[in-house]
Amino acid sequence: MPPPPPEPARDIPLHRYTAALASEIESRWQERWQRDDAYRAPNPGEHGFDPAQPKLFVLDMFPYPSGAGLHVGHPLGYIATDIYARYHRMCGKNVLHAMGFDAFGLPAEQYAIDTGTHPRATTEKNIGIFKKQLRRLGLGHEERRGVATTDVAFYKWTQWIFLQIYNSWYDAALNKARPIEGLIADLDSGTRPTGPQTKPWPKMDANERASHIDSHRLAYLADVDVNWCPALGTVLANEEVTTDGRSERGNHPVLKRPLRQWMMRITSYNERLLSDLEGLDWPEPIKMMQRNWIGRSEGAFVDFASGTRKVRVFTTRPDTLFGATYMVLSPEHALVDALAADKWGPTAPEAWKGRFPGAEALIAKEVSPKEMIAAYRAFASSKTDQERQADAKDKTGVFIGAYAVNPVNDERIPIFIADYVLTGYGTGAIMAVPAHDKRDFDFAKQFGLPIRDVYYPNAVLAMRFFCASATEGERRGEAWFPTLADFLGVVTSGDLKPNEFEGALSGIRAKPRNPEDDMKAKRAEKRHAHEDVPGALGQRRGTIRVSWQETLEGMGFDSFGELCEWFESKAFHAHSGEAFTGEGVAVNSGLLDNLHTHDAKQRISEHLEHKGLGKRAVQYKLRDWLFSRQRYWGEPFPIVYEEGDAKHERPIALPERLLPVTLPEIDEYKPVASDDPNAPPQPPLGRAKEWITVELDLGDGAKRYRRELNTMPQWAGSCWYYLRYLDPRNAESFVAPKVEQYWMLSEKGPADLGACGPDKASGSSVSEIDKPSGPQAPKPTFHSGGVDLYVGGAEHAVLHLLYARFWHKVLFDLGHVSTPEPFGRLFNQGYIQAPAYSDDRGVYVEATAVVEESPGRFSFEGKPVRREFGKMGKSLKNVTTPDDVCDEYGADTMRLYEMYMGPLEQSKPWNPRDIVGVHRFLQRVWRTVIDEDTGALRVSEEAPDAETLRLLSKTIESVRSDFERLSFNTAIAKLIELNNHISKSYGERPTPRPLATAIALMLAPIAPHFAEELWSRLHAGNAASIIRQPFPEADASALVESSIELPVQVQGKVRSRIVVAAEADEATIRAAALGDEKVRAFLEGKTVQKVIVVPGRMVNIVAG
RNA sequence: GCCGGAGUGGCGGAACUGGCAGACGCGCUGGACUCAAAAUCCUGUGCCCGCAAGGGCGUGAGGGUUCGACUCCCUCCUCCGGCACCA
Repeated sequence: MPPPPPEPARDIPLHRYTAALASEIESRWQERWQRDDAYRAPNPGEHGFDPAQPKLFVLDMFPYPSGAGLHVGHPLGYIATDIYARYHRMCGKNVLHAMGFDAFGLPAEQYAIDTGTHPRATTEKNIGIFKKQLRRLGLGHEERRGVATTDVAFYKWTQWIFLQIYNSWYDAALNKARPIEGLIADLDSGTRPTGPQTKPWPKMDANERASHIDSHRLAYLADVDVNWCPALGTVLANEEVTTDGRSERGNHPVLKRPLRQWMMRITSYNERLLSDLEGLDWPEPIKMMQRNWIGRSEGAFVDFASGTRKVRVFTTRPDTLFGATYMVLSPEHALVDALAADKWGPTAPEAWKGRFPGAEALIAKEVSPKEMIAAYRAFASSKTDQERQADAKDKTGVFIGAYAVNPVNDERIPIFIADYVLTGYGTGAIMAVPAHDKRDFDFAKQFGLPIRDVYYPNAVLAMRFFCASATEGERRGEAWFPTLADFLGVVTSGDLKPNEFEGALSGIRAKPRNPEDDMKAKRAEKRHAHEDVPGALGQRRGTIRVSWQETLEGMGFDSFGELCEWFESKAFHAHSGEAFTGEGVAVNSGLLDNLHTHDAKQRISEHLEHKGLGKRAVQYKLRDWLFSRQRYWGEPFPIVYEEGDAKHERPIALPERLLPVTLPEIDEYKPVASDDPNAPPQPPLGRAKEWITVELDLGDGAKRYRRELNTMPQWAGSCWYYLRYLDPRNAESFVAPKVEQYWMLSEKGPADLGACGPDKASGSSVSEIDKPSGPQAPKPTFHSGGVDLYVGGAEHAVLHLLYARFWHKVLFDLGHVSTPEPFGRLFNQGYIQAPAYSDDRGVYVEATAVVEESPGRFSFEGKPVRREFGKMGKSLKNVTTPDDVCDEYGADTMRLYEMYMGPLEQSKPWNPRDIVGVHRFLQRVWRTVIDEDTGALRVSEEAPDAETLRLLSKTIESVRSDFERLSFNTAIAKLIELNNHISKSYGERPTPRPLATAIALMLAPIAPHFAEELWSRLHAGNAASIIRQPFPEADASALVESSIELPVQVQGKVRSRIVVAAEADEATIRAAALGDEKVRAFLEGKTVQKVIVVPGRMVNIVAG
């Protein structure tokens, strides 16, 4: 960024609102606000707390304090929440708005590895830079609540929450988490049996009991496949692995490896995480992403017998069971070895024996099924996830020499293993229905397996009926369509849409008989594409785009009769080209025949359950959460192990009194890397020799224990930081219940939540405190309480927001918080994009040094460069920092510009050229109030004229509603309009005081320093801060107009305008419209058929 | 492939529930001030025809519903985001 241009001071009026003046005003007020603790929001019990005052909790997604500092993209959301918070403060609310730091994490640790600087030093330095930058923007955060996740006093409570989770289990009967003591009590008293597969509780020894308990905990150790990077010596999150299966840092190979890791049983909550989304005021796309991530699907388990064993499959389409022609297990399925035959039977086709690279050679060597299985497993596990995805169409697998019996028709079907069946989902086994599943279809084609239709599209069935009963005349004549449509009506219970039929017909489209026909069909399609469709369907069900004749031609038939002949000749195959996965009518399915998909599902489920062959089931994609990392810069686990036998070790939770477990100092931060990929991980904490063992008395005498050496992932702190804002200094608990209830519970529904005004702001939130908690609490209508407004980027749509919801629900179940959801209203701000320029080698060049030669042509150091738009960042060399903008225009202009760029939720390009617009606006407002030459006030005590007052009231109304909706760009536009009107109306004359004060007040949330300065000057320096002045109210009486102008349309086009009395009745308006000269000219020679009068809106005259 | 979101002047965008398309800003045009420039102020600015009055066309494309469609419905195209063999 070039230095700001020197102010050409000599010709500019002395008291103009310039960057220099802005800077002076801004630092002066920032100091003053800090001195006065201007944003203090008292907690219950604190000085100044008023129980009658409504509360508002506004939250930003707190940042990771990176070394690069802020760029202009970061504060977008912060400015928005600041405006919202300031506005509501002016509406008399007790507003909590704070900013903390998500300060654990990899960059500081990586920097430590490279330089030896302690991550805490780096982190604290960066936090200092961030705080300074944020303060410079005038963000009204309450300082005392701004916590960092790395503060020992903070992560003590992160560890405490971990213990709460660890010491809990999920009681499926009550559908909530309970303390683990409850489980032990149930087992002791015998009210809860251990389960059919397990030893009874009284017969277990101490070890067995402990592991039985451990297997119920919400935090548990398990052997799981993780992304393990031997070179870095750590497991990596999926986001830290590149698309080609290497580490993002260092580009080292990453492999899947089973390791004993901490897990969180988030899957216990899948149903609640899913259904509680309904009550949240969140953007629909985010809800959708969470739904997809949780991935609920309804279906059934079905048991297939194979020899003496049963293989259970999961399917969402039990209604296609009659079409199952083979079965597939995942390569790792537990039953594969037991089921596999010693040799392939004589009837096993060669093609089944193995299809994967290297299989042919093995077949030639006549290896046994078991050898082939081993080879296939080796092949499958060597594939990265990316390769699997790339090969999705090319299916591989091996026939294991065994058969299973389809329980509904006793058919013998072959069993395969294939890696397109995943171990971790469902039962890791499927019944394959190639006719109605794309993947099964691909597999069947490649292995030469039978494909049996058990569903036909509705149209096909209609065709069957038709072919069976239509007369020769109907086939050949014009009347074919109505008859077919009637059949369709029967088949589809009458609600088939025309387009569905069109689609259905194209679904059975025959392969063109020869290329020439295909061309003919295409030409026909083009020729007729825009013609309206005559005929029965057009009249009966609306109009469709392509005529039936064309549909026929498109399928390669000249007439309907020809289609019938073809259909009857059995050349037709529903799956000629692909699997039919849509809904339709069952065929070839015995008891399901002629049922529609929905009914068939119902019927088969009842049948299976009745016969004991299967049962309805629900599956989820959501997996338990891998919760440990081999890193230094994270929260240590409050967990120790007994010294000694490492194989059977069980974790021991530290009691609360031993918290916090502080991070030890170590001399080197690097994890211990290893060339042996099978070596156990050596987390950096292992270097703290003094720390890794500890002598403790946990109730059975002093003993030495080994500490857990893993640390928690970065998500841990962000799962609950918002709760610590409420009560940041509390040493007794993570948040005092009274305080938590005050800030998190909302008595009001969603409609009232954002509302602000004297009539709506009454009523107390504290009366709510006695509300019962627990899952039995009254069902939320829409708003489930929690944070009133949470603003952040959509990149956290699933991970952070899902993890935080999970922790919150656990805390809720255990009675530590009073709302089932943490964030009642969520808003996603867009990204700020910026042009980035690359030269002919594709290397990015410094964007600030690029010049625009001519529109659309850019050059850097004389050479042409290419422009694109991307997320602002170091790598694209297109960063602008807020400090640059503050230097050049001031923080208020910066705030105003970011809000004026466009809708908050939209991504938009950073365009510095536009900043002058809002800067000029502030200059004009300044001139409305202050004389640029003398610096004196230029306001008068005279009353504003009626028209200006009306505009003022209108502006107040819309600005208020715009603020509520976070529509700041339009709010600013209204304010510009108002100011333009004032300067036009009053010109050189001084501005009436009410207008000046109103505009200052309305600007206060957006441009706080600027508004405070005007406010102060308007009151000769004797005013209390504008921060808590009441926001202007619209004057209803000023809004009344005596006459209004209405547009008059003829045939829907505006032709004239009429002025009528505001309260004019319809007849008067009608007469005025018809009498209008211009209207009469347009009605010349026509008769008026209809006059539509929309009172207060417009008039439309229909004439013909 | 599946699921979302979005396409409006030269540019960013407005029109909130089907009722005056283009608010507001940038840019550009012309003018005032100035020796001149900058800054500031005023004027105009969707496209086409027209000296003008006026007219025609216009919200990604095509159709539909309606007295009336940026807004609702259908088909298609383009861009962005998410998921990706989840049975």
